[in-house]
Amino acid sequence: MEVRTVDTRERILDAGERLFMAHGYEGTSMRQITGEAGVNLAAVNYHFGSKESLMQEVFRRRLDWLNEERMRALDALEAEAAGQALKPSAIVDAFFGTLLRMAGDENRGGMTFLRLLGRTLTEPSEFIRAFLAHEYQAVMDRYKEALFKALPEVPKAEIVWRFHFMLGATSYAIAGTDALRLVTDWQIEDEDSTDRLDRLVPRLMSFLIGGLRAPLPQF
Amino acid sequence: MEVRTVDTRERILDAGERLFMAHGYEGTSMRQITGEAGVNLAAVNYHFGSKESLMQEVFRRRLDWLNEERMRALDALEAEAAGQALKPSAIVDAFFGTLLRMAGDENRGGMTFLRLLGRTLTEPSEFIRAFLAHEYQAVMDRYKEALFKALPEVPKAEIVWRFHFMLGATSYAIAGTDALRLVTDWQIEDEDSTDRLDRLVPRLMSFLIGGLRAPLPQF
DNA sequence: TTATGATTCATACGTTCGTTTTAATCATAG
DNA sequence: CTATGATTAAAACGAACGTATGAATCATAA
Repeated sequence: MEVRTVDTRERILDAGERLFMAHGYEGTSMRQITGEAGVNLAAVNYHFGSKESLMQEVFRRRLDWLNEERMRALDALEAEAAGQALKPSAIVDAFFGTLLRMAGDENRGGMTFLRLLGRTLTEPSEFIRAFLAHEYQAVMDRYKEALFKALPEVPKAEIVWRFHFMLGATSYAIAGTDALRLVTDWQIEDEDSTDRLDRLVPRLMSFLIGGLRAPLPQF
Repeated sequence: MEVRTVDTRERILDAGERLFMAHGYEGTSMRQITGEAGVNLAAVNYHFGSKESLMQEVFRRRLDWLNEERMRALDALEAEAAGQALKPSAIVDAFFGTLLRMAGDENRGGMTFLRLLGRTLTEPSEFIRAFLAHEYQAVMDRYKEALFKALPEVPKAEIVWRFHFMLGATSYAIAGTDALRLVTDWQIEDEDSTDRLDRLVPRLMSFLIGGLRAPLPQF
């Protein structure tokens, strides 16, 4: 209720977000979190109940808004189209562009949350995947349907696979500011980090749409 | 030297590979590994020295062969081309196709190792990324150069980014037999798992090449 | 057969983990 | 001011962690 409470909760969420991003769920201890947040060790269990619940709350805080925004973006597209078929690239932008534009919004977690999300999607922890699957269910179904309608000549199974591939490329693009050193050891040109982010969006979009619209494989 | 030793080492590597894949590095304990392998708890430290060294050996066992195979594939392409420019799709197949075809080879880790690899590339553990970066350095440089030559009209920075995107899409495609449930709750058609794997390769290849050859973004 | 080095085994070490408990402190309503 | 409920604090819990130790067991060479 009081100011202190909100502060403590928020400080824990911020520290958890940053540390889970940097070291993973299993690799981050309660003592690290409370230490970085500057709160007592017991505070996490008092405010969130458990480490697992904290992790879920870290995600919920950001995903609720993100997925609502994605729904609104699709609403807007469909209203604008007035019954006409949507452009696949517009759907891709509504889903992935909305996500990527979060990176520039520090109030919504910025790059830190995006990297956490990217890493978590491949992480093995069962409860996290179950939680994310549940959180994503509705928005996923909606976007799948939109792509089915936008690409009526493409088999649905292909669309689902390509959606999956797009998720992977995007996760890497976000999570892997470090993993990129696997591919390149030189800092790409002289781009600073905001430059890099501004350019990442169109770069990734071109790639995603190129993949989505690629000729179908013949088996 | 003796039969028992080789058996024990191999059993530990197999168990470690499977468990690291299923629960991650931090999420897997020495007792789980030795339990599943049916060996004594002390065996890991005796044969490998530490948990970290075991993890490295799990990867080295598979990556050494994979990256040599990738080098051979590129050698063959360049010999065949006899100085002519390589087709980008052939390079992509040499790199990613060679990887994906490991999935069908149980003697080389099969799906288990591929899923472990896919997950680890986004994992945060510092020592793993440092190790993988070192293991991959040479083959990465070689393939980058090949793509630069095959796509002389594309800026090098774009190629590096798109290589990165391709890595992400592939990792997900592999790691995410489970994560796929995020996208779809129905089993795709009636494909069994071998069918799914056979079809995954051309599906992913179409996507990757579509993305690689997509029109360049205009900033 | 015996000696030797490699391997396996049971066990314990010291640490760190997530969580719980109980008391102190705080802010606010009556 | 005092009572009350919420929050913070310090300390401890048992469990699980990775690792180390020293004795038992094994295979092999002399």
